[in-house]
Amino acid sequence: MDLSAKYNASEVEDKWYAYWLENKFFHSEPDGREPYTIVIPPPNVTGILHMGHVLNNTLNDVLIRKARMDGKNACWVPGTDHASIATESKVVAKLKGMGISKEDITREEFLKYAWEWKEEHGGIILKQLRKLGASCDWDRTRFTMEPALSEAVINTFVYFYKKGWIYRGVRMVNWDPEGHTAVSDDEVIHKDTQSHFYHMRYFISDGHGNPTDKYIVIATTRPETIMADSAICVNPNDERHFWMKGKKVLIPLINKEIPIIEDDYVEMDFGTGCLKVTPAHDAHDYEIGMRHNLPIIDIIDDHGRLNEQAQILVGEERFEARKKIVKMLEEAGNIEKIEDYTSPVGYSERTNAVIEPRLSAQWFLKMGELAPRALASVEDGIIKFIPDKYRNTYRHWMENARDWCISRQLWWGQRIPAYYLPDGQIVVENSFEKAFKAAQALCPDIKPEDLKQDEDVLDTWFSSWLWPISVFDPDMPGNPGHKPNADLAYYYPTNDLVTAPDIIFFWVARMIMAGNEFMDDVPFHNVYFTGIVRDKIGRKMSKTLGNSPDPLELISKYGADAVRLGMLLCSSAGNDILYDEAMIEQGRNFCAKIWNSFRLVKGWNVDPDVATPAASVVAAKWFENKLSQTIEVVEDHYSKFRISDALMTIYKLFWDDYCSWYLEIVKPAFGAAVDKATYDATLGFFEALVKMIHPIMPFITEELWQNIEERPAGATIMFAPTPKAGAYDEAFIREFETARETVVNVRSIRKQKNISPKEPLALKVKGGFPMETAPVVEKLASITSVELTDDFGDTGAGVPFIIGTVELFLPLTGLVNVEEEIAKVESDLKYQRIFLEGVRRKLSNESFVAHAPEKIVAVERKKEADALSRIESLESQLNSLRNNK
RNA sequence: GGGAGAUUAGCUCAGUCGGUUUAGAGCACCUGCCUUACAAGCAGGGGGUCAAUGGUUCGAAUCCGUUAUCUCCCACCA
Repeated sequence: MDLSAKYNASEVEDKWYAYWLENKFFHSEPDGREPYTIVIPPPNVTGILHMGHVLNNTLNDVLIRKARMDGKNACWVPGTDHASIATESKVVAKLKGMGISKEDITREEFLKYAWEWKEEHGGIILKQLRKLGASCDWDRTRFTMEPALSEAVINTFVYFYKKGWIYRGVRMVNWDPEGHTAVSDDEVIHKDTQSHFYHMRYFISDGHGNPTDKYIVIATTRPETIMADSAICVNPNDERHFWMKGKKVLIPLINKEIPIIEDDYVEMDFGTGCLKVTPAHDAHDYEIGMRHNLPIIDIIDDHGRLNEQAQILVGEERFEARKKIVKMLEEAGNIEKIEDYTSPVGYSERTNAVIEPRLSAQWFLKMGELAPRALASVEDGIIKFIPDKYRNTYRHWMENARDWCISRQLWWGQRIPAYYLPDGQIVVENSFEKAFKAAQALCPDIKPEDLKQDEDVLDTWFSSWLWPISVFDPDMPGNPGHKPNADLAYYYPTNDLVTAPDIIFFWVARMIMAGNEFMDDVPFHNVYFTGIVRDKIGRKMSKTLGNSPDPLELISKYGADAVRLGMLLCSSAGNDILYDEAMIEQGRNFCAKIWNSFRLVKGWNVDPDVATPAASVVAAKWFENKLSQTIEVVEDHYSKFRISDALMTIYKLFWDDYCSWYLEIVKPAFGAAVDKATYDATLGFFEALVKMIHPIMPFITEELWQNIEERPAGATIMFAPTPKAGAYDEAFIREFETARETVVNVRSIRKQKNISPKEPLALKVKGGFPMETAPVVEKLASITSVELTDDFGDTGAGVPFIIGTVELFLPLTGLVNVEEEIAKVESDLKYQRIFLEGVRRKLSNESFVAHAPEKIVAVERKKEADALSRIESLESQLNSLRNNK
């Protein structure tokens, strides 16, 4: 087969991906092998691929391909997440574009549009993942809102409800007035926001609802909420406010009388020391309200507008109302002053709307038993976090976990299976039929139309927390009548999870809870946290900044293998990645290097009559040892999830050891043929290397593997076993290292002295030089002969040098300035003497000799001996040079 | 405010149990080469008081204290 001079990535990638799919190489079924399982962190169903996905899925694919080659039954389950809020807001926006408002259509109509949208855009991201080379078992593709998985979610709700862990409660929630839903604490982002601190006068009432001339000053950032005030609160120890004890004040503008109360919560030195208590619109105020039995006056509606309760400015949007009420207060003489003020304000992660703390009826799942058990799974080491530092974060959160608000005021999602009887009683069942039956038991003459299902849907995480279970067996264990499932039994628990640290609580922690609860076992054993992909100067990637490259464009420009390698190059676990296109160029360059090296080897003429050159024998022996040694290192890196280290180790083995050294040694002269033994060894090494690279760069490696020799139909590198480390001779590897340094030294001397790399030179070496490697030095350094001698004697002009403790001499009569060499040797000598002094100082320190382990002292003694021998040798070289002046 | 982590070469990062002559890598940089696999390359080279400071120790990039700077998480002061 002809190999093009340049590697054509896109052609090769399409060809092999189609081949892999056609042969169902990604598909897994339970069998006798050990399973290795990963479930994909499901991307939003309508999302498109970004660099974060590339990083995450490349890592997943490396792990799964490695496991496959290690002989495990590898199964990577793909799928998508319905992402309630994100998807619903996209659909709402689309409808808006069509002139349709969500309020004007029914739930059923809306869902019809939403499903249409999902069909149209859903799964694009999964198609994109194929371009990246992801070896997902596509036959197992799941969607969190597909009927079976929705059923799992509903059953889970019923399960926990009947267990008594789900309850309905009125709570202060984070209301998103734009998304018209409550969002969890974790979905609120606090940002410092420039606003004003309004100092308002509240006049003391005379007891009959009329203002006196005395007043107190209250500072607030939210004057539009004064109508919802239930009290004014001061610190009981604040002397400034003793005079107003038991008095009442009037709310400005509406003249409503409210009491002055005392509570420790109020800080004396903040603001004016007086707090307006607005239980309906502030979480702390709510708690104060509960303590003091204050009425709750809710004046803001779902859309963030003032309602009738406000009495004034009814229907105004909250920020508009703020502007207007300030004006009204000013006119009424209630404003003392207005200060600029920067304070943290909560924003919705999804819609970026300012969060409105609001009381509302929500469904909650108790964390009381789930959280401690999930904490123990990690603390006891059953689940490992990589890097380990996230354990601290996790512990802190789990120890303070609050009950999980699982209801969302949306339509896109699993509708809560709670049904309300006209009298307010609630039945929870997984179908209307069952619910109606249950309702009849409570109220015998109820009609079907009187039973109303809860309008809310469940939090998306309430479905994704089941993911590692439900993708295998949507009929959740724990359900009455659940039957054992072969897939679940085989694949669960999964092995590793690769995800971003920002969803450690949303998703990771909750999957652990669900796993423990339903499977009595953790969902995975290792969690590898990636960093966030940022741009070159450390900014988060964002659409508005325009600093987020399109992965598909990069793939078409550089090839998927290059993109994969580029992303992995500087991604140690948990560290953010500063993305730079240069990394991907490096990936492309590596592809080219691999490609060209193969072209070289494949281009050789093999002659069975040619004897194996001595240098090639040494090279093959060395590389075989080096390969085994490196495989061991790589395996160790993988076992510790040090993927970028494993990658770099393989990269250097290929580029430096194989290409720059091994191939250069065995390369026949132009036009000459290569011997059979060397050719076979070279190709064998190449095959091992390509297999090592495959998990990282699947496409080019398949292409080359298929070209190494004729492969049977249906063969693939994907199932070729990972090369195993054999025994290796470390001493020989070190000896070869000496030869390598010798070559570098000779080349360096040539360069310094301006001697052509091809000018033949002789080399003298003393005892300790590994003569076995001499042919290598001769070939790579253009040395005519390596001569072993006890004494360089009167060698004439030349350059002496030392490698470790081996002395070498490169005679350069007539080619070198002896004076310069003398100066150089003198400076070396000086350095060695200072070094020796240092070592001796250490050794003459009795404390050191007494305390340090014998091994360390021995090392110091060897240093001393080596330095002495080097000094001796330098001195003799110096003499020799001086004699030849 | 509470907590966690970090600070090593121009950049991104390794550095395991405190000890192996002068602390490593990749990229970038400098010099010379278009040498029949590869200029997306080859060969050679330069570059770091390991944030500062004090301590423990025979010995500290590594352990402890303090300071500075940065990042993340949690809570948010009306």
